[in-house]
Amino acid sequence: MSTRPRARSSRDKSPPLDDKRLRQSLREFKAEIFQALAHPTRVAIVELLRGGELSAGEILGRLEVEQANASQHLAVLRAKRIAVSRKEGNQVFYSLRSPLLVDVLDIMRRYFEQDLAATTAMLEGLAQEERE
Amino acid sequence: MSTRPRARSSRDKSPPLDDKRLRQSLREFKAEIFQALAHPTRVAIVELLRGGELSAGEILGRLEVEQANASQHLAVLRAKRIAVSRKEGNQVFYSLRSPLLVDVLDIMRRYFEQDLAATTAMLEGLAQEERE
DNA sequence: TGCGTATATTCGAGAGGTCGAATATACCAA
DNA sequence: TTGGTATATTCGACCTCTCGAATATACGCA
Repeated sequence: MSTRPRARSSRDKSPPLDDKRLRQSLREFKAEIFQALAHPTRVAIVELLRGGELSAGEILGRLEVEQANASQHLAVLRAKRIAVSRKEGNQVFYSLRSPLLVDVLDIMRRYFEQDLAATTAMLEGLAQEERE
Repeated sequence: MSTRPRARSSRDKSPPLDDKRLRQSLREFKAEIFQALAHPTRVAIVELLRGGELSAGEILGRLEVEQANASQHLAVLRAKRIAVSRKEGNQVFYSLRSPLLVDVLDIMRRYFEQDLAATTAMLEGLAQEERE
């Protein structure tokens, strides 16, 4: 029934798939996903896509960035397989590959709201920058 | 009852706290948290802390990195207020400020497991690097 | 006081991310 | 074809991150 990795043949020098390595791969995977989300524009794109598929043009229309820049950010999300693209005629439609990341964003919003101190500090920081 | 922001005084030129700006602040906040988690060592630290408070030394003992490096990563988590520190005598104890981020990590694990294709591709990639 | 242990900070080099400008590619329509 | 629209890629400047080495700080104890 189980598909867990079998013992490796003994000619592999340093066992590549023991528990330790697997946990490390998982951490690297998580870090990569976090990194892919670590930009406000990419967060915005994922939020736009939670409502369903959108064309690159529609996404671009709702972001206040250059076309090339939006395309670069879309490329990052594609590379990490957070979003997938589908071509239709002249256009490219993007959608999220998994609803799980939307859950993550929702948790992040709760996290944001939960920490009133951080929130006010941040907003005051923003207001301050504004004044300078 | 409500504590939602009052209208700003009219001498603020560009209204800093309208809906649009608030949503943007939220996206920036999310991106900052993601960025803070966007390194395998910091993911590892957060995972270590899910079991409860640990001293910097204990954390260092379980990570295979230099002392200075671990301390730098702890500083990142502190700066973004993901972890908080408490001094006791000679030592500094770290703990997570909110259990929500642990939920995020759990979702990420499911996300990882869910995508078998990505997983095997990644592990094969790892195995390949190993052979080279 | 001075020493040892625990932890943090600073520094500089290298790697990697971000941006807009320019350019390339792909598709459709005339 | 030619031209237009939609999207992606490349380039180079700039900025940020990450690391280890060295150093600094803080505390407890003799």
